[in-house]
Amino acid sequence: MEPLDELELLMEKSFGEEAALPEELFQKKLVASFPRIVLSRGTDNRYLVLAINTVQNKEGNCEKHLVITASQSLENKELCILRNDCSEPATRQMLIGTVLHEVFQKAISNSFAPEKLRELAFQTIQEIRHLKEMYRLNLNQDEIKQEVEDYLPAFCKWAGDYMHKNSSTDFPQMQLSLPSDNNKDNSTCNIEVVKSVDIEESIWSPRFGLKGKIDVTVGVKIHRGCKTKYKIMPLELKTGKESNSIEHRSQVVLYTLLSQERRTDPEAGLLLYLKTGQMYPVPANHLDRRELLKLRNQMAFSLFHRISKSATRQKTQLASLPQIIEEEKTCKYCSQMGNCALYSRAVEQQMDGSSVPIVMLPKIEEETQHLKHTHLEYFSLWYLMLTLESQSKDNKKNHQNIWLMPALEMEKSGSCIGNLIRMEHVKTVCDGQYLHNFQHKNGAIPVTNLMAGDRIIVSGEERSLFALCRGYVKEINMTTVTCLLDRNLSVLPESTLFRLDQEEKNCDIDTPLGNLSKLMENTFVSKKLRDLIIDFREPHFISYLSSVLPRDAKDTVACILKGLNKPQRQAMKKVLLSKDYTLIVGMPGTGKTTTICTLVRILYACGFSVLLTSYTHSAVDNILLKLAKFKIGFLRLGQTQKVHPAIQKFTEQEICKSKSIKSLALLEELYNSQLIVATTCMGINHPIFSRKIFDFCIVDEASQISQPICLGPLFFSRRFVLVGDHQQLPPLVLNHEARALGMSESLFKRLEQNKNAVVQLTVQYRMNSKIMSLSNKLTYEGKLECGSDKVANAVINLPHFKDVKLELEFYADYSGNPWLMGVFEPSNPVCFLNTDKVIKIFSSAGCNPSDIGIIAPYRQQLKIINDLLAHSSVGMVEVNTVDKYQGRDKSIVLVSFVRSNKDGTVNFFLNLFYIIDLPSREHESLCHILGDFQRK
DNA sequence: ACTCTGCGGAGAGGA
Repeated sequence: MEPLDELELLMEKSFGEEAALPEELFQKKLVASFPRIVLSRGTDNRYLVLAINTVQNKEGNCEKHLVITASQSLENKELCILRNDCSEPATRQMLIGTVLHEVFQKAISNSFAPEKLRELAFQTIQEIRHLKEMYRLNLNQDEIKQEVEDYLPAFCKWAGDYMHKNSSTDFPQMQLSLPSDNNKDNSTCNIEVVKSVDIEESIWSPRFGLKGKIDVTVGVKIHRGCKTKYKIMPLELKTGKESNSIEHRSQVVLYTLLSQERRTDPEAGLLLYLKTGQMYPVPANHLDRRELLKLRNQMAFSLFHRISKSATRQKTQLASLPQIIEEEKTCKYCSQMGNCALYSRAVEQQMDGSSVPIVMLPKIEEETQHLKHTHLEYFSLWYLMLTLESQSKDNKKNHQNIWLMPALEMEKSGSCIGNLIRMEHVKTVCDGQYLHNFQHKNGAIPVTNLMAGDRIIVSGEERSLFALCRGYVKEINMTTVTCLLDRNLSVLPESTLFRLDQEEKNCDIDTPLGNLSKLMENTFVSKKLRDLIIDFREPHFISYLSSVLPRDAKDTVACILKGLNKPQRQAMKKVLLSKDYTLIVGMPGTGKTTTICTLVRILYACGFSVLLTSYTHSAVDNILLKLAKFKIGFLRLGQTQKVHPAIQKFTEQEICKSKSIKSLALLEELYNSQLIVATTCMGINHPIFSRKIFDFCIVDEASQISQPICLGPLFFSRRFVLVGDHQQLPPLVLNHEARALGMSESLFKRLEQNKNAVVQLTVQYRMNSKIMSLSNKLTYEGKLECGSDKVANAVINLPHFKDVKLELEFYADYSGNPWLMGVFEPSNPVCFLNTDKVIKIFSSAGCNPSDIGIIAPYRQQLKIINDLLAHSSVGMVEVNTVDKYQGRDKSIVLVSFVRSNKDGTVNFFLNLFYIIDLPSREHESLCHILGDFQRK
């Protein structure tokens, strides 16, 4: 309990309205609901809650503010603040459930002895992924430990009851008749759990259209009279209330269907409640299975028909979700209530002939009353575009092939390798990561597209071993494929033949939809973003730097500013003065990365916390590589696989390993000690973001990110800076209709119409004046300028230029190829030409091969060029697609074009190609150039 | 058709 202080008084306005209901009404309500209730303060305190308000505190966490009173007259109001009320979707019980599952699973293949159980429990709660969840939920490690330990005696009891006994009648009696038994009179039997066959068995069943993971697969003996039946069946663990409910039992029935992919029908499963050690048998009757599959099919049908085409106007629109159920109670506790109401209001209620149960209307209205019409429209438009786009991606997939096509046939497409045998031992990297080596049955591994880092699905060649596990390729050479898999396959016979299939790209619709949903929430942060982004509220700026710059940071900041050019300095100032957002237009070669790095240094010097994000890992790391030189500590989050080697030591994984972090306190210390946190804009599901709020969020490559993705990191900061260049390619959108509806408009572009939020970086250091003039005239309205005379006049340095020139003149090469002369003439920076032999000549003229870059539009073409180079004398020339070059510099860049089809046309994609200067994705500029070129 | 980047996941409980 706290008295109303200044800050809270500020909030009083908002809850004042709710509390302003006539006092008598409250009095009546009070009397009606609690006729003889005594309100009192002190030890036996009993208060009446007059109003509840959810607010966001300074740390960005949710607090519930209750206006309460202990006086019958309701006069003396007090404020009660409920803190650490963590978000519902991830709860304490879920975490405890996960931990207990793991402990039990370890115990069943180890031992249920009390001391062993305690050891396993202790180990498990020290694992970093569980510590991270505890951090997310703001829990106390000791409390969790205690709560886990409270379950252990029941574990022991269960093992004592069901495992290892002398005679079959010592096992507990149960009522279970299997569908195949056919005798209903004797359902009594004794159940013995013989062994654990598998843990977390992962099964995909195309036949039933289901997939799932089975907690424990157990070998069970069913003793009935003198007969004994052996069955391998699913055992489902539950840590919550011992409900033996229809939901729990249905889950087990579904597992009996999954099991049929691997072995004969178990006909039944087991349901074990770990709180008590009580176990229930669940027979899988045909009719139950049939009903469950019917439900599955209904669900699948509506997921498949998320979009409909209206017959009259030929317009695509979102379809209705299955009818809302008319049960307020069920909805009350549903985690999807908000989304459900939002979709109903924004989409379904806008359609002709839509019907919403009348009882649910007030609830839907209440959930969405904070949203304006513009917000609902933004939501439904983006929901439609995202759905269209994800369906386009879905159509490109042909995942059926992986179970319908034999590996030998699939290999032709290059996305599969079959006939593999597991070699030697499996190395356990950590829980859930196992290193496997595979070799081909006949020696060499066939030609394949599979590369290190690719996600894969591992199956046995036999159909019954389909989709055993997943993981990714760690290394691949002529003879061996090394993979990191989520399950240990050494339980299977050595002779098992495996196949690896490239996993279809997971077209992520969840992250953007989640962000979109969050944007519609009734919170302070979301409201602000809605104002700025949807309603185009003008961004505000403060007037004087003195109010943001701490006195003791002034010198440092001034010193850093000295190294910048004019537009860069303006950018720094603008950001510091911003209360909402700033957009930095980074034209090609203007030192975007340096500018961002400097910005971070300044913010750091001022003591601001910064969230640094970008679209790609490489762009994030490019900034961090520069930042590391200035001794600024940072924390790099995200997939370690993709993190730059020099940045690895700053990743959470590495730090946790080197500091051997095994307690929540140490983890909290790590998270709290870092002012700068860096990750991709997709990597925002990290626990740190549910507890921290940053002063600034910087998003690099912002003109390439679609709005709902770019939104993600913005929720975790007070203001944001988008860095990009809308003249470069917009976000990639495959679906034509989605593009036509505006899906390729980035947040950067949308907000750019607020001119006062924009600063342009115009001084460039990459191109000499001739190269620059191309993009300057065609795209940048002459705004670009060279950073110095040195930049303006820079030409390629070829120390052996004269020798090569002589050589060319001497041999027939030159007379046969007169154009070659022009190519390596340093004063000739831009040429269109045939590119045979060029690299060799540049190389022999003294150009370092690593200063040469080759770009080609097609992957296969890159492969061929790479192979040719590998067999030639010139090494270390980098060959890549445009996108991979990511705004880096090379002294010489060769672009290889190709056209190899019968009608000799250049396709749409190739029409968008660019040459000279190589910031990422400047295809559009090329379009201008080529157009211009052809006209001339 | 081709080009592209990000993502652990199915299930942990609740009523």
